[in-house]
Amino acid sequence: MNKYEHKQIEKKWQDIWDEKSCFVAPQDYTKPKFYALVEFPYPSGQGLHVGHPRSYTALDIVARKRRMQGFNVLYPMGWDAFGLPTENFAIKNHVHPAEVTKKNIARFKSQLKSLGLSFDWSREINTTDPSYYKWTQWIFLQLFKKGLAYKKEMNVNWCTSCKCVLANEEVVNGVCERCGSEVVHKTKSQWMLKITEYAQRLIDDLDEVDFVERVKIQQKNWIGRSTGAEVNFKTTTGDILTVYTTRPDTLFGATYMVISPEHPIIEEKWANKLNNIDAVRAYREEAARKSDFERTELNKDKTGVCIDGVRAVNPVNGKEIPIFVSDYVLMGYGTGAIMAVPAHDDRDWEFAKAFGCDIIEVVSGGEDVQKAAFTAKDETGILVNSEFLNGKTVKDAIPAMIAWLEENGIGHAKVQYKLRDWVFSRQRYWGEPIPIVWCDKCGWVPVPEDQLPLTLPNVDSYEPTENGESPLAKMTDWVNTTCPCCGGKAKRETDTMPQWAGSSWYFLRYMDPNNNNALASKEAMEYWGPVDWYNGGMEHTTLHLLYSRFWHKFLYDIGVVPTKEPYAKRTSHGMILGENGEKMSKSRGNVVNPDEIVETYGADTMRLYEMFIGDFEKAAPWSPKSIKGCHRFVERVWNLFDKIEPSDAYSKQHEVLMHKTIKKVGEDIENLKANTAIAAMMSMVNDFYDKGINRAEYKTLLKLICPFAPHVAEELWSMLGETSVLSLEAWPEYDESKTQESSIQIAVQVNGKLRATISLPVDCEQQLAIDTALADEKIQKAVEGKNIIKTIVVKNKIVNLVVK
RNA sequence: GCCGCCAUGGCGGAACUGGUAGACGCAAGGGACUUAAAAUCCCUCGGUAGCGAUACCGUGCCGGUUCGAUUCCGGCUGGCGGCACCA
Repeated sequence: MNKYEHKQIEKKWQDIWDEKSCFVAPQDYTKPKFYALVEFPYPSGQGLHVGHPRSYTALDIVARKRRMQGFNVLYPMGWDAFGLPTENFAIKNHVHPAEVTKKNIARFKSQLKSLGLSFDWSREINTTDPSYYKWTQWIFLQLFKKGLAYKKEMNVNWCTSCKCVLANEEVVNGVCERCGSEVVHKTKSQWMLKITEYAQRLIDDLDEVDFVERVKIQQKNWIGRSTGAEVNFKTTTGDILTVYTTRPDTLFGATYMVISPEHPIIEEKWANKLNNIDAVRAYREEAARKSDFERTELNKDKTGVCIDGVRAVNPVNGKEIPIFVSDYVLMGYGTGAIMAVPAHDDRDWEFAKAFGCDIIEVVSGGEDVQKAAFTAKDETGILVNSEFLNGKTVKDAIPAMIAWLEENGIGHAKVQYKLRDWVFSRQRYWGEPIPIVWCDKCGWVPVPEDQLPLTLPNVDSYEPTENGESPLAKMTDWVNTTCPCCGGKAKRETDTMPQWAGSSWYFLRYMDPNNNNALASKEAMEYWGPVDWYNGGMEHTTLHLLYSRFWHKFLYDIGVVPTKEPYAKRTSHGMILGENGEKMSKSRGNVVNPDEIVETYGADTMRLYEMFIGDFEKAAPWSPKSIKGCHRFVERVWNLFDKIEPSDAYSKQHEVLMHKTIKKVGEDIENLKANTAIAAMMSMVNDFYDKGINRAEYKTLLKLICPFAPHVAEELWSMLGETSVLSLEAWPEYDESKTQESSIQIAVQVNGKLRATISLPVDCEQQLAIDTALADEKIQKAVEGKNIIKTIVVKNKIVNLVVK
């Protein structure tokens, strides 16, 4: 028999699959469907990383199995190709970003093809293709028309190196997520999307989908719902200062108030009433000058200024209390003002200690509140010094106080979210143009839908400007236009959309990728939607995954898509780390190039190793040595070919093994446990080396291996004389009643310690189990001279004798 | 600080709803084949004691529940990820 030559075999079968369009999902809407999705990559200049195939192979295995089970399977791939690295490369090397993108895509595509992934390449999409971003722009216009896209002058995160605005989600520890440079605050007019309007539904509908729990938790935490009350405090000037609190029960303990340095009431109402307005303004300017990074770095020591000239009145007891300005109160959350209860809040306590404010205990049950704040919200605390709340638990006092506030018109229950609206503008070239025009007469006017796509014009230079304008602003020919509304002079919006725009709806486009009249046809969306199984990285939980759920819900509301949620199931893979256990990165020098593995061992070995490396959901270090084990397995399957006996039925000795393994492999694939599925197949092959194998057994083995190592499986299948394409053959069936041997080894314990193993018929009577156990020599020795006071028999598992 | 996850041989990792810990693979050691090496095939492989049958110990640490705990509960220690002055 021939030697195993992976290069020839893999090329051969990839060509055959292509020629026969084996993985093209037909527009046959009568068969049961299965839509498997993996996150489409950003085609970077570095090419594929070994991390990419982990996700792709895992769902490829599921897709291949489902295809063999008769499903109409859609497993598509495309390119999320707008983005900064491409633009920066273009600037540096004086090439058009579209050229760079084209080249990178070609490289990625050939790399993906070399892995034998069963993508339907006829549905390939590219977010930078005008026929694609036409619909990204169209969705934006719908958001605009419904008032969910709006322009706002606001304090934004500005990356000093990218020269670009960042969304809150893109700022990590006060630095730019992408380049690590300092992020400062800047006031700019920005397009915003009202994701906050969907906050509650984004939480509630998580109950309807099958997402791994950590994804749900992380999304809920990010949205950050809290319940409490808004309370109005009167001030000595007669103005009302509204606060939000989650602890209305502690209102009797509010001994001062704090407002954010940027609170508008200072300049609007109090500018000429404060004796120390200069000090307040100086403090505000100092706070504004700090970057996010500095502000969080310095968050240990509380700073602030007491307002001189206005005081507030605690509405529950009429006491006058001071008002402070401090940067520990944020303008972007709640009302930008708080009531401070130092006895029961750590931050207020620290501030009170620094500024000598009163600390009054209103919840008993903790230590001395002069020494530390008592913040427990459970039943341990009982209200004191709080008139009508005295004696109540915190849990009961909260609704009681809210009821009292509502009765007296002082306040009301309120739900707050940490989630903020999505900053949607980017001052860069390589993104979707925002299809809006500014007209001095008509304001912001949408580009008429029949004029979409609004294509990106060619510019001479992609450099962002120092003043923070998009490179498009320099294109006066393009910028100057006429108002679609009144026909007068108008200017185009020059900001572009963020990278997250194109990926927020791409899964819909795969359903019907060439449609020029809609983002996808109704029939296609009704058949294919929702995505049955979506796998991707945890790093996208609060970005892409949340954004795309938001867009989908919006599209559902306007009747474009038929389901509330885009993805029925979401799983998440762990990262592949370098050999040293650290994250793979160029700077650490531990990056593994998948091409080398494919070259040396072949795609089948690569695929097996990516799956065998460990628990799919956990991070795992790359190990070049372990790859050999997977390669040996492939060769052992290959060499087994010479040992095949001619028989068309499973041999008696292997019958249970066959049925058991079919069951195990099938279940493991569905549970993303390809690692143990491979282990089971390795065991099976070991057994065949021991005891021989026949044709029927070999055929089943090849079918089981096919989703994991499809090329070698196809080649061996054809070597058997079969003329069909194995990838389209039927998945093997098993018989539950034949998955167990008729007799079984069970453990016999004495006082919970293993003392012997005995062989018993499956599901045998308890008494027989006990008798057999007692008849065992070792057991007799172990219980000799002792009284058996109890026997525990667990069917097919153990017999435990309790002796004294 | 808050939320979530994790801790098992020399290594990656198995172990169903509490029931024979260490499947499968890597590395290592031994053997066969070979002039030799590679490859392949076979055997051993948690620790201690013993020639051996076997005994005792062993799933980060301390304690609990149970006939029985890697698995459940309480308290620690260490690591990873997310959020972070969110009122």
